[in-house]
Amino acid sequence: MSEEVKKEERSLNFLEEIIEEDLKNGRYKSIVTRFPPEPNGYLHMGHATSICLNFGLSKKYGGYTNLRFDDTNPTTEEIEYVESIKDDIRWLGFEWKNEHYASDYFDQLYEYAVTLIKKGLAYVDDSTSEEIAAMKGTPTEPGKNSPYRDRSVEENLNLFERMKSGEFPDGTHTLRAKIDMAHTNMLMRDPVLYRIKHAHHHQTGDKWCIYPMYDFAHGQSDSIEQVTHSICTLEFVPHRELYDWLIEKLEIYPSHQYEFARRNLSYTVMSKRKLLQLVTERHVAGWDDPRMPTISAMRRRGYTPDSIREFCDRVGIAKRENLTDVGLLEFCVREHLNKIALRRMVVFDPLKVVITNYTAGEETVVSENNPEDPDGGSREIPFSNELYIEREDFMENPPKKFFRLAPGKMVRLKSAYIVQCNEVIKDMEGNITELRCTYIPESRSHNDTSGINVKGTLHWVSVKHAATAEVRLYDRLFKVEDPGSEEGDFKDYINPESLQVVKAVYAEPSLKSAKFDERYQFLRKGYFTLDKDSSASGMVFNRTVTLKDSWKPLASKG
RNA sequence: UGCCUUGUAGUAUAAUGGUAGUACGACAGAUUCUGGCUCUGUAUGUCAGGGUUCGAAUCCUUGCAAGGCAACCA
Repeated sequence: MSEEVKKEERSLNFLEEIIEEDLKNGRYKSIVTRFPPEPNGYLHMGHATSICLNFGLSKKYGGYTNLRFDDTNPTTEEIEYVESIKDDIRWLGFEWKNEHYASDYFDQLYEYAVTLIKKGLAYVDDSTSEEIAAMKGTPTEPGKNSPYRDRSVEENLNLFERMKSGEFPDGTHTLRAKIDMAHTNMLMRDPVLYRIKHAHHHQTGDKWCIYPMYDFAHGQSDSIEQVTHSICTLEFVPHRELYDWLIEKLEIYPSHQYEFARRNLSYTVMSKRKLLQLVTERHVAGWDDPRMPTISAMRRRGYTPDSIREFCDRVGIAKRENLTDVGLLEFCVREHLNKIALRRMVVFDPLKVVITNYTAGEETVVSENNPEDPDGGSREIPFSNELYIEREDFMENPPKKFFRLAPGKMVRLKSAYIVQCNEVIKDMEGNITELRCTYIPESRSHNDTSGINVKGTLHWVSVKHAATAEVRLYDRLFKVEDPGSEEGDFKDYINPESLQVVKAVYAEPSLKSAKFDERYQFLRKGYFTLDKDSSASGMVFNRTVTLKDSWKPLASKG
């Protein structure tokens, strides 16, 4: 209820304002958006923003969203990416209305080109790409007309037909729009519409040897699908003039393009080129290496789709350049995981504790699965006189506000007893090897009559019941906020400690039945999920994100 | 030395001529059988100058800064 109110009161972003205005004055009855990935790479956090935006808008305003693959360049695109892209969108929790390919429209697009030629608005140019570039001018100087610019309609029609039929080799001819070589917008200086590529296409096979350029495919595809709001990133702002020009000259359904600023995240890179470099140069293990900002990597790392959607929602959209603090993403991940993760105790760096006055041998204690979830149930944990605690939870000479174990001090062992440290055992080099403690029998959890209050509560596992597992601790991939803007190569700023592997941690036995779709909070350590590298011979857990740590005296965790 | 975008706390985003808000982060405190969660509080902002107006983050103007534009990529 209160959440409803909150949502209604939330102010609109500039696209929502435009849409509400369009709806209000009857320009559209409902809206159609599209998500138009090029199948030449994996989806990343930037795409997630666009997905949440496009699908979110159509959902909010009662329309629908198409998935359309922008597959106009067969030499760089592959079918493999089509499937991964669809998986990622579904995983994020969205469903498209229609699945389209720009290549579905190649016949129609060809007809549009013919229309333009007939109107005297397009011509076949025999210039090489170098010549075209040379004649283009510069942002401050006008370009020059191509010598082929004034061919007759008949000649253009004939040549374009022969381009299509495969008569010419790659690069010998292009179809160009006839606009204005002195235009202040470089994109309006007779942009190339079609080029010859004798290449096999993953959707159309060998049917075509000419392929439309982005500008002659995207807007037209939007129009064919009657997309009302075609939302893209800021770098396409100059393309809008051409987008509108083509729609106007072709006299087709007037889709409109709107641009927002792409989402940049701190401590990572987002460009396909850089991401590819990280993979091919083996700085990461692959596209789904949990340190990558790709959707598949975030999924593997244990991020939930809910948390990514929440992040996109909170961060909002606008038109200015931004570098969003990855801390906000981490906050959203923690916020969701806190609600759903099962609590488990796992000791990473064991220090043995012997409870000298515990004579029962062993017993079972009960602990809640999730204090945030009253219906989460509980589990049983074996307790015995030989335990492991975290080595960093003991200090021989503790500073003032150290709430953990120290000689003579007492702590609560989570869901079990209060213990007091009586003796510190060391080896010949002076390393602490074992702690001798006594427990307070009346302090048993849920039934504590001891009257003793302790400040610290530690996680622990019983030595002889412990299960072992490998744990992979991930941190930010880069040491600096914006690797792309630093001096030199962005790869110089890779965080050498972005992955730390702990080969054997000691886990409470209930984790032996850990499942892949389950999220865990290892008490006081962070959120974890089972990695796909797990096998019968051993479990591997990924740390999704740490717990927030506000302990200052010792901690220097960022 | 052209054209197009954009400038609001550290970050992101509101305020659409009428009290500069919110979230994350930071800091301080309360609570706690997780130094988590939760709760309370504090600090920090309109790029700059000029103009219009009773009143300007908002309108005008001049600067400044950042980003984009010269692929047969998308």
